[in-house]
Amino acid sequence: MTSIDDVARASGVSTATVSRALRGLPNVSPATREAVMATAEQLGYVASSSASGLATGRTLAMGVVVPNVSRWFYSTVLEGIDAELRAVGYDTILFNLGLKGEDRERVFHRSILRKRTDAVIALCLDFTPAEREQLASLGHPTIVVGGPVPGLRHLGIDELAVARAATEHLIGLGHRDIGHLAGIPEPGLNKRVPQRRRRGFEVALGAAGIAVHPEWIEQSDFQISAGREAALRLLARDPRPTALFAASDEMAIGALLAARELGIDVPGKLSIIGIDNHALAETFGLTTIAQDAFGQGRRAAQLMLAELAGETPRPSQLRVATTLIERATTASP
Amino acid sequence: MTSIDDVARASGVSTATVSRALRGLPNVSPATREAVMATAEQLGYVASSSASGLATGRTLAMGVVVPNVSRWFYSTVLEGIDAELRAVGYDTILFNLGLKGEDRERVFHRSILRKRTDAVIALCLDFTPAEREQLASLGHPTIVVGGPVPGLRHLGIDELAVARAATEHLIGLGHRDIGHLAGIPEPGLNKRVPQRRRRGFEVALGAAGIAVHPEWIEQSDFQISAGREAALRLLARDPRPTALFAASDEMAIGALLAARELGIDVPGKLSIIGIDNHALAETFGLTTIAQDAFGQGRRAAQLMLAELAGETPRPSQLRVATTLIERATTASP
DNA sequence: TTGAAAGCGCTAACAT
DNA sequence: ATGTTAGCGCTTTCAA
Repeated sequence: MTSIDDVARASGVSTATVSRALRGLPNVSPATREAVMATAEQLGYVASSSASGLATGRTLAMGVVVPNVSRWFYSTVLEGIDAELRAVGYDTILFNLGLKGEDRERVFHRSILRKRTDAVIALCLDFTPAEREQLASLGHPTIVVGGPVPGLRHLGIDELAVARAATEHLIGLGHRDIGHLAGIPEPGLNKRVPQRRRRGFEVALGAAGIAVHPEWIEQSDFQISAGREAALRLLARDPRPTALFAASDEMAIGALLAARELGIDVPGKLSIIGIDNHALAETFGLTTIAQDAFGQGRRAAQLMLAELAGETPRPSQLRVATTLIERATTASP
Repeated sequence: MTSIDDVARASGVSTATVSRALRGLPNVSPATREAVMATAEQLGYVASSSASGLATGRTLAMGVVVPNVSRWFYSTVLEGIDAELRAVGYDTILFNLGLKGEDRERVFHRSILRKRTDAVIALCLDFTPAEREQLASLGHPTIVVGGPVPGLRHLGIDELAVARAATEHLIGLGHRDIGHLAGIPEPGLNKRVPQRRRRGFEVALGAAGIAVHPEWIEQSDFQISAGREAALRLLARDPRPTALFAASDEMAIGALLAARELGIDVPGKLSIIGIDNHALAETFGLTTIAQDAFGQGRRAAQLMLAELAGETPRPSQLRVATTLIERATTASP
């Protein structure tokens, strides 16, 4: 493993000069810099991250804590984060908690988050008070993406407003019999997201003077399969609603599948709207309220980077914009 | 930031003893160990990974290079890897290349893979000769999961045999008019996977004395949307096949959607089989050849860990098992 | 069983 | 513009 000394010796300068030259610091003559870079290249030298990390106190790595990596929102945010970090030479260290949360203890119990990362981005998780405190006391920048957590900085959409806008789109179309495919609190995941989306639904109905029919609300997790099953239950009711607001696009797609199976024409007999603009939304012609998950990842990474660069922390609750995308699953009743 | 010295001082022993006690090394009296552990816990001490990395030459981190993290196979393998690593205290450092591969240069050009990880797992990527050489010369254990790469160690299914088995399932059911939704070579991704799956299809037909109809083969990427479009094109032909072998479950699901849109009964008028046992396969009642992506991730991680522990490297091509899962999308013509 | 001390490879003052 | 040198926090001989 070639070290900085090898490069210094080979190019006839001191290690300090090599260090300066390679990192693009000032006070190195162009000729020297070029020579050093050439020998470094030739020797295949790369600085040891352990050594420079020890010397500088910086690891050039960001911890990203995710509940899992197979759902659209999480994987997309993760890609946004990684893209941003990669561009500035930062590494992404993944902490995949797993939905069951067996490893949470290991991750949080003052273990790995510490000393290996310069900052931490957490996705849409539910934290115990102890975990929250540990995150806060980490001493380095932290942000949560996707679901507000009291006491921690946060970046995400306005869950309640988005749910309300989706419901109002349906109401605007003339629907008054509206059902809701609600999210269910999942262990380890932020419970506020399903709660607020449901609340937004209820608020929209209330504001329009429409009564909430509890029998037209079904709960499931945010995925296609569960959404389909919930919709199957809901649509079996008589009477059934003329429109459905699903708490996520995946659930909406599940509802679409259920409607097809039951021979219910969409949007003829049933309108469906979701939230996300999932990768499959376009394929299914789904009307939805789009949120930019990739952009949220980038944005969160940028914020952390800026803080690490010495910028003073910005306001603690950042709201990102959403847009209604009308496609083919909503129409007047 | 509490250091080992703080712990040593607080517990009245030397740093060496603290180090030994905390890492579970022998030659520490039970009483001392307990005392050290208690003060460490109380002080919230965690060893700096930079410092121990520098001292030992081990980073306790594994590099995982993925083309992206939003497709089922990749995200699932990644979760398997992370689960295994987490259990032994290793960290996962993610290198998300992005399909467009803009960042490949940065990752590979003797940069970050080096000195930050003890081993590297790469997923199903296509490497340039230069990249391959860099991986091989990294000096630490390396393995590729998901698509064989000449000159690198590999773990995965037997692509050709699996495709053949899927096709033979269709033939066994009595089909002779069989089409294929083939994968397309995607930039940066291993081209052998779509190629071999197509070859397996052709071999199976050949062995059964059935002619290949080129007009019944359509190409697309491995995803649902593209699979649906390819199936739409293919099923528009007259005559059309009575069965379809899709190179992936996502494509098969796309075909299922296409068939529904065209009013073609599955499996009455059209049988469909895929490969993977994707999370959605069950929801769609899809017959498929299952591969255990999570298990492959675990396995790959285990192999790397074993080698790091000094075990001699195992044979270089590891095949993992697959199983046919008959569900509701295949039947006799 | 425990401690002293020499590094691991790099960075950052401080000199020159 | 370049060199010298003292750490960064830990592990690991080697002694005791």
